[in-house]
Amino acid sequence: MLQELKEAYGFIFEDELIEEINRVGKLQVVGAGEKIIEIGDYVKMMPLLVEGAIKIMREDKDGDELLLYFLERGDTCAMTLSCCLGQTKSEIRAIAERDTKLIMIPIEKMEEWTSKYKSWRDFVFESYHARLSEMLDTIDTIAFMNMDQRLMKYLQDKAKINQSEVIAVTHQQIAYDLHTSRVVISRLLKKLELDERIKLQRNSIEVLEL
Amino acid sequence: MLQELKEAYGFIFEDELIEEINRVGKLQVVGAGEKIIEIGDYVKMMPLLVEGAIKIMREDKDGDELLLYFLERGDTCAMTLSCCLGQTKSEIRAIAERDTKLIMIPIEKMEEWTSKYKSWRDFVFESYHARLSEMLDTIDTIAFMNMDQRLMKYLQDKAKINQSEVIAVTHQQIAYDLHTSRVVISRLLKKLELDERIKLQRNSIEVLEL
DNA sequence: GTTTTACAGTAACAAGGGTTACACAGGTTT
DNA sequence: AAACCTGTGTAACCCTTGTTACTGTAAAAC
Repeated sequence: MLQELKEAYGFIFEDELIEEINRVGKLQVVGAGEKIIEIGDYVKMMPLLVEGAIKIMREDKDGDELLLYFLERGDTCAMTLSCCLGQTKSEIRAIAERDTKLIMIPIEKMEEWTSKYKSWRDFVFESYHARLSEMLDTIDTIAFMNMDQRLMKYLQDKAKINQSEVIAVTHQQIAYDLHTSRVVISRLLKKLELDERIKLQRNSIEVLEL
Repeated sequence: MLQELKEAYGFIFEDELIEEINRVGKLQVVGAGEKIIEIGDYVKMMPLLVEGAIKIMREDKDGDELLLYFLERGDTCAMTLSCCLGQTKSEIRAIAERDTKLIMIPIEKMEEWTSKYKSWRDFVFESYHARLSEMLDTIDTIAFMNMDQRLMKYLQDKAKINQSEVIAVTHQQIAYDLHTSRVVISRLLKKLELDERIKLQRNSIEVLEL
């Protein structure tokens, strides 16, 4: 675990903090597609992402869903962070986008490290900053872009996070992530294929434009 | 200034911190409608809102605008906070919704107080938490609600923040805030009036349902 | 091999909301 | 009073997106 920790966080945290994380953190391995946090959960551990990728989803009372953003190695979930500190329920759902390794930190350490390590404070603030930026980006996307642009952006983001220009996904899954219907997605995908920006296969899409 | 500070923040910060804020902070009075922060500004001071209300707007490259949320007494702008720490440009615009008093804190104090005062740390984290929640709320609104629902929510929020069920606003201004066109707003307002949920006058709207 | 099931393509139609154009009403300026 | 400006009401039209329905097809289950 120590090795992975150093790779993902070594250039941020001082050795002393890395060792402390190594001591108190619990490694958790999650398979692609598995749920990590559900809406309404009380969060008692703070996750540090050391490998893989996670997608963060929003859902309202009627069950309508929307993808908010992806997290990568070196990221943490600011929402969770927020929940830990505020002792409130999670407002989002986290799902492993691919096989993922997390280090879970008990929240008691949060307060301790925040006063003890400047690098930890900076990391927490930086995380909040990054997440606010992602949220702004999400808002821009749904407020200012049409569905065809959103779809293309989605495919590109997903290709990037999975480090492959071929992404394994059905039209229905895309529809859930973008909060629209399967028919709409199929229609727009076909148009993107005609424009030679993607190639369609059953259960997968090749993104030609990254 | 000390009196106002205590009223707005006395129950959060210890006396020592209040006094320090009083010493280093600069009081700034802003009239309704005046701009406080513009997109692209480098932010060198962090504002604490002691009186009034501020609206936070997002704008993309094409000049399309969208209201994100309002801030009230006791709030601070987490975006600004974020900018201060990251030394990046502002991604939002802040405009006084009504006459407003701010106390501006030089950013050097941020780092100092963060390690020195637990109440300050908690305040900063709590601010981030509150702003993330507002952003989620904004996303819910634009992703899951129709324009008529968004409009009614807007009118209610605006009535609340201005502490009056009669709000002074033109249809065009509403259209800018909700990122739609004046005609659409006029159409929907008329429908809301027929449903007896609001009353329309020239340059103002009375909200009957709060 | 046949039957199911999940996925994808497509047409036809409905609804929401954006656009253009024009009329009119209240104030303000001259 | 006449001219002007700003804000509002409304019709007609169009585009994007959502909905329903039906077809075909690949893969999996039987």
